[in-house]
Amino acid sequence: MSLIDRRRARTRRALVEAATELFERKGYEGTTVADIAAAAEIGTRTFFSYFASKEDVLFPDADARVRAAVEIVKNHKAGEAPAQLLMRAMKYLASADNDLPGGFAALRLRLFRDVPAVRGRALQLLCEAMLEIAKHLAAAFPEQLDEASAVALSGAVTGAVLGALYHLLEKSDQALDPDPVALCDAGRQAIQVALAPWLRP
Amino acid sequence: MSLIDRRRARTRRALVEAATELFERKGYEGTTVADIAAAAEIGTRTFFSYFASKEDVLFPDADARVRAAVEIVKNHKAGEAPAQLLMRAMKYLASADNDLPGGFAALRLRLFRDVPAVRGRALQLLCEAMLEIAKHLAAAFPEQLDEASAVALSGAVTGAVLGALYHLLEKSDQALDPDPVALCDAGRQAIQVALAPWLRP
DNA sequence: TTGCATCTCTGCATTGAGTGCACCTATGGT
DNA sequence: ACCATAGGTGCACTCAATGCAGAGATGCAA
Repeated sequence: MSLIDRRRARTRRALVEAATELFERKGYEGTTVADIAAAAEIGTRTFFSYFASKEDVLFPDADARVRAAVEIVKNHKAGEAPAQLLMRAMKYLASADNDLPGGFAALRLRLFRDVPAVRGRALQLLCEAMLEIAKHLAAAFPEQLDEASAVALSGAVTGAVLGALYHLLEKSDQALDPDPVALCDAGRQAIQVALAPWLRP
Repeated sequence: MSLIDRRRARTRRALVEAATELFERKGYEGTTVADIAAAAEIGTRTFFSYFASKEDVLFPDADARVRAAVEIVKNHKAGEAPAQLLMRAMKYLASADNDLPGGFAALRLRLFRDVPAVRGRALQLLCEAMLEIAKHLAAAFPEQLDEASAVALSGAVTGAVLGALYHLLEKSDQALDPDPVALCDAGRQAIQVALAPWLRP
């Protein structure tokens, strides 16, 4: 089990790295799944036993991230307001880029901006994450929040962050060569800006 | 021009109606673009000169709706608060189901819930609408809102509505036969629920 | 009416994502 | 050593989507 699992994890990482390199070099549309599989030295068919779609290779950490954010909600400090807790979870959700190849987050942002398919998948995952967090948020504050309010609140916070992110991406549209570091920092900063109004009460 | 335009509009409507009927009867995945085109009596290739993708046939009114919402923002009454104006625009955006075959909105909601591709496209369009509205909102309140705040605010309102919608869809998940009318009414009601907190200040 | 230009419709070929199936191989347990 | 199971792989297939080029209709001018 352990041996086989480690092998699978290694192949998975190889796929992500190969995809990163290829997307960087030949663009998203210019790279086929067959290319990625070949670069990672597996059969084309096997790619789809690691990732359900071509887009998903850009979100290899989605599950882990959501689980970590949920943990933050579950282990909330007593007396912390829902909105503040939500902000901490969202902040983690948007900034935890561990275990990923260098420049991966920046590449992903650029592809989010430029490739409709990537944007669609990202928004879908974001919504799922939002719902999952909302569910646990409602459980964490049974007195203050019913489920409907929790989802609406999570949606509002998520939407605000997303709006700020879009705004930053639009601005950097003019820079033909988007600086990876600046783009990532801006993403994190967007959270601060968007959530500021929520921290007052 | 007028003659040719009317012909195109008629074909377009025929496509939407054919797609509605086929999706209803054979499901989304069970219907091919060729089926839709054949039912509307045009060549398969021609379908893509009317809609850029299979999903887009489910959002034939997207442009008009966004334009109408933008008009609402542009013609805002003096003294109306940004959040209230935004609510009016969102309300219109989510409830204007004119010129569509009966049951179309309910079908769309069901497919949004069940088909990932439809969900992805819908979220994408929603984001675009949100950005467009935000741009004009910032223009309408140059004193109170800079562009970043406008986008964050629009994102928050949009997210809240979306969250409420998701919650309602989840609840109706248990009902195996979702009542179209109830589903649509619930969608409109969701807006009221989600936006209630924004109306107090 | 005739001719010319433009635009739409259409079929054909092609690419590439994604799936179902069947076979093979290797790993792990007995 | 043997067997059962699970992952890897090739093959064939479906379907969305695009590029291209030809056919046909339409509008305009002479």
